[in-house]
Amino acid sequence: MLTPTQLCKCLGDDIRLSLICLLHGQGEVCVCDLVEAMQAPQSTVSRHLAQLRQCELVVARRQGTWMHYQLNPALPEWAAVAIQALVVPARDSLNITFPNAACCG
Amino acid sequence: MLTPTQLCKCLGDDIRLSLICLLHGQGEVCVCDLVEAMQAPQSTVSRHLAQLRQCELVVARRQGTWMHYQLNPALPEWAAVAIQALVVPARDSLNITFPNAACCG
DNA sequence: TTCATATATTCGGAAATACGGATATTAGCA
DNA sequence: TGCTAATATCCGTATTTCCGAATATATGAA
Repeated sequence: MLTPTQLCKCLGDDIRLSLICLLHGQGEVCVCDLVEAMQAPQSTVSRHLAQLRQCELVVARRQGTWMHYQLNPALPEWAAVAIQALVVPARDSLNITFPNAACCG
Repeated sequence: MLTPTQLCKCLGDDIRLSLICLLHGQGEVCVCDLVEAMQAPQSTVSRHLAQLRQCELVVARRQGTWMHYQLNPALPEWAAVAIQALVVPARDSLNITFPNAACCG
C-alpha cells in the first residue's frame, strides 16, 4: 500500500511529476502523447510510467497497441489532496504544456 | 525558491519526513530531542536537518548551545497544504512517537 | 584560557537511482 | 505466417544520495 514516503519519492523527480501534471484532470492520455510532451526518449518515459504504476499513482488500459494512462481514480484521499496541492505550482515550475494533438486519435 | 519537485525530494526520505512529522504542530523542538526520537546517529539527523533548512522547510534558532527547529511558518500555501495532507498518514506508517522529555528544559 | 556540551560539517565508501540505446513483447494488419 | 507500430524491459554506465565515524565549530562555564 502506498506510503507518504513512497508518494514523495515518486513525485520527487521532474519527469515523473511532469507526467502526473499531464495526467491530472485530463482523463486518459496515450503514451505517445506523453513522450511527445516530455521530449524525452521513449524508454525513459516508459520507465517512469512503470514506476508510477508500481506505486499505483496511475493505471493503464490497453487499447490495441496503445496504452492509455490516467491518474488512479482510487487514490487514498490524502494522496489525492497532496497531488492536487502540488500540481498547480508544478505546472509553472516545470513549464508543462500539453501537446495539441492526439497521436492515436 | 521552493519547487514542488524539491519539496517532494525532501519529503521522500523516511528520516526527513519523520522530522517534519515531529515538528508539525509542535512549535520549536530542540535537536537533542529530535535525535532521541529518531534513534539515529546525531550526524545523520543533523545532516537531514540541514537539508530541510536548505529547502526552507524548517527554520532554526540558536539559544546558547542548543538549536531549536520549527516548521518554516512562512511556507508557500501549496507546500503547507501538501505537508498537512502527508503528516497524518506518515505518523502512522513511520510510527512516530514524540519523546516524553525535553533534553534542554 | 581551558574544558565540556551541543551541533554542524567533512569525507570516503556503499547503495540507490537515472539514463538511453538495444532488444523484447504485444497487437493489428496484409 | 511475416511485417510494422507502440510500448516495455534489459543492461552497462553515470550520477546522486545516503551513511556514520571522525573532526570542526560554537557557546557557556570554571
